[in-house]
Amino acid sequence: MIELDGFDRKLLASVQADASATNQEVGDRIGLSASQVSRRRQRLEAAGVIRRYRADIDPAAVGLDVIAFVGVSLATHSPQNASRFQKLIKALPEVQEAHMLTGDMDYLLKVAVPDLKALSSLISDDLLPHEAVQNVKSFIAMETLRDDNQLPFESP
Amino acid sequence: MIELDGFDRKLLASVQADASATNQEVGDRIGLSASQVSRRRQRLEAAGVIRRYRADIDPAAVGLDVIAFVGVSLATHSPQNASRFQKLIKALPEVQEAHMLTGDMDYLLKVAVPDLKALSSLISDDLLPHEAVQNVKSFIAMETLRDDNQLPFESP
DNA sequence: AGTGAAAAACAATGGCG
DNA sequence: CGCCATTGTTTTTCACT
Repeated sequence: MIELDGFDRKLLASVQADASATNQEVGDRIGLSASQVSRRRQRLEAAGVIRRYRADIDPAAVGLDVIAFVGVSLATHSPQNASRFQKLIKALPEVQEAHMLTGDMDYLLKVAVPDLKALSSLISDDLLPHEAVQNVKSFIAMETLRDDNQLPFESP
Repeated sequence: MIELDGFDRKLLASVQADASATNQEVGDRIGLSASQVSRRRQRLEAAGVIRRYRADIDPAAVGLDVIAFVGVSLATHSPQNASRFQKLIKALPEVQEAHMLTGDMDYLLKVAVPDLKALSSLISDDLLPHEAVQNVKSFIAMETLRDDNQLPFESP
């Protein structure tokens, strides 16, 4: 695990909110020169703290009007079952997030699809037929209040 | 709603996966010249299809070892209640996503915190004391299989 | 660890086919 | 829409604290 000082944390907070800012702008914001921002940024990229840069796209603008969460329970909890299921969800393009959970649901998926028909077909044609899957429960997002996925940075 | 052709879709798929690629590199990938990539990109940004650019940071690298989902039920469903609650979750830095749902849970929050103590304190000190909140149910992510938040782009 | 200035790479426009 | 040339920015490296 890499050591992060106050500048690193401010830098990370800045670029996770807006990666289109130039090193000069970031530097002005956090009190550092552009060259230092560049050097620190490279270090954080190499260390894997910054995993990648992405464009955040409005789902509705590309025809993806349904965001839903799908809770999945597996039939049995054998390692083979789990790995087969994990392979499946890594291959499904509609899946935006997939987490293995504590509690009564085994997995929680966040999916983006054009309409309810597509959600229904994802569940009926892709998830339920899979041997490892016992049952699924879906929750449709009527409204997304936040989806910025911003991590909080402690003050120290 | 803006019209998107095949090039736009390919461009979006490319920059959502990797926004650090130069226009030249994106152009090579999707079969377009750098200048055209630049023009189309500006159009997509202006239209709000590309909402922003962000750095994707590894939560564990900055000490956020617990990712959890918190389902929240509101006490009553008055508009005042809902708006007070929405204000609260927009102000909480630990919240990465917040969705209003169909089904038995009213809201689903995705949160990132340093440890279980912080999760417990978020629930006990911030969520439960709020007048609008009836009860919460939390699910801890033991393992995150995917969190790329990549939207699928249809082939046409 | 930091700055500032020079060199190299890139983005953004405009004109033309 | 490709190609090319131009201009202004931006990143990166280097010399120097």
